[in-house]
Amino acid sequence: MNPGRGAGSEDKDRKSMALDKEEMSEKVLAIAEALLNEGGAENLKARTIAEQAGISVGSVYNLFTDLDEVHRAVNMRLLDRLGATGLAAMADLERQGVTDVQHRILAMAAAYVRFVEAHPGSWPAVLAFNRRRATRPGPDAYDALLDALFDIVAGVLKAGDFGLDDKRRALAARTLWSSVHGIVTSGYVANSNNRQAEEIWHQIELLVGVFVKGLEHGGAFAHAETKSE
Amino acid sequence: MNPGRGAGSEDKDRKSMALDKEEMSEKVLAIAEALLNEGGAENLKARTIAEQAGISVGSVYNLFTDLDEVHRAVNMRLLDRLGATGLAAMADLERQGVTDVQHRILAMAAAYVRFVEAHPGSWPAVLAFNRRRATRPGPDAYDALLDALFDIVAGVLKAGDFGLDDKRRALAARTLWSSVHGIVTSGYVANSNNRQAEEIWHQIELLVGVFVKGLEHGGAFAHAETKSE
DNA sequence: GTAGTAATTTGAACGCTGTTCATGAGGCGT
DNA sequence: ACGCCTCATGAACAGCGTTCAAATTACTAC
Repeated sequence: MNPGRGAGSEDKDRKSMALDKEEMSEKVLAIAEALLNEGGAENLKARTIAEQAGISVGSVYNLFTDLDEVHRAVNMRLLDRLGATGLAAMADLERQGVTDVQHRILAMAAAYVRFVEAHPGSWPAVLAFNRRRATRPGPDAYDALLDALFDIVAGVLKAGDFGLDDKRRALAARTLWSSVHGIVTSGYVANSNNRQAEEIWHQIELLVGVFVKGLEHGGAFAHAETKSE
Repeated sequence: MNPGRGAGSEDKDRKSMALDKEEMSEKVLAIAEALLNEGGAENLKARTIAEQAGISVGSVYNLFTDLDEVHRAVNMRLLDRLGATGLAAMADLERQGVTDVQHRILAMAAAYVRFVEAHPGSWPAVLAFNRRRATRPGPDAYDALLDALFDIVAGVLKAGDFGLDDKRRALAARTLWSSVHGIVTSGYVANSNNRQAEEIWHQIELLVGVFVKGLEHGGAFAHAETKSE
């Protein structure tokens, strides 16, 4: 009734056994991430993975149903690590007693920028993905990871004393983070990376500064009325 | 000395000739745009284009060197049309005597959102593109079209009387537009399109409101000082 | 008209891709 | 020792972008 070689096969430490199924999956994902980083999505080839992992093409399809699933799994790892990086940055500032909202959000954005720069090939692949999923329409683990990022920003905004209820603060967090995201991606689709990093950071500083100032002055509630002042 | 059928071949109106080279190129681009809209970048196949255009595969490669070039040309057309749409929207407001900056920027963003919604398949393809061009590192026609969009926003910002020099106003325009872009794309990578449009618009309203309020209160100059007030 | 010539269209062919599946090898319980 | 079930294997298939020798067409010169 036990599926597979069920009973006495939990000894992995003994000798130099072949890799466990899960270990091999992680190895495949590590290789896939490296391939994506080097050459983008079009560099993720089944045969290359198989060769570098020391297995056959068919075995890759035994571990994952699709190359799409491999790509999605790599993206999940990236998003997960990005969230951890952001949380770590926030914890660092907390430890240093920094409570200023603008400062903390800039640090969060800086963590994001650094992360994107550290994954020049695979991050565009993360963004270009997503489109096709015939599975279910509902939110999945993918969205959960993105929401985790939003929640971190929302937590920072909560410290600032703007007159925001929970719903509106969440909206502001999504808005702010999507904007940072847009700045970073718009900046990196373009030219060389030389002067680009500086431009991106100037834009982020401007955005965050204006955003915080705007929230302080109640700009979040003004819809289309300029003469309210 | 005349290349090809050089001399007497400028009569196109006579009879029902086959399509001119340029006409055929435009037909191919129209087909390509439709294919991209229906199935994204991976739906742009040389054989499909050839079949729908009534020519052979080889002829497609006579008109364009690559499928990449076809894709890039389609993107150019889209960006060009988007710019024209934005300019038209601004002209409409001008004709109505609307000078309010916030109002005009919201109209600009609305034009952008409508345009993206009108091209659900090809717009992600525009964004996911760009990466590979072994040509030259310098800015090309692609960037020129993007800059034209930034210039429109900068023109709107010029009407508002914030204390911004040209350089800083251009930065603000790029920042604002990249943010709108980020909101739109972040919104459309996710779930269904049902409630999504509403969320996107709420975010844009919040962003623009906060941005204008922030500019009015000099948030563009504050770097990390909260107690300036 | 006819021959010659250059341009251009063509589609078969090449190499590559993701994916499948009959085959075979290998560990397990009995 | 035997059967059994599981999993790894890589040849095979369909489809892709791209090329290029050959065929077709369009035009000039006579």
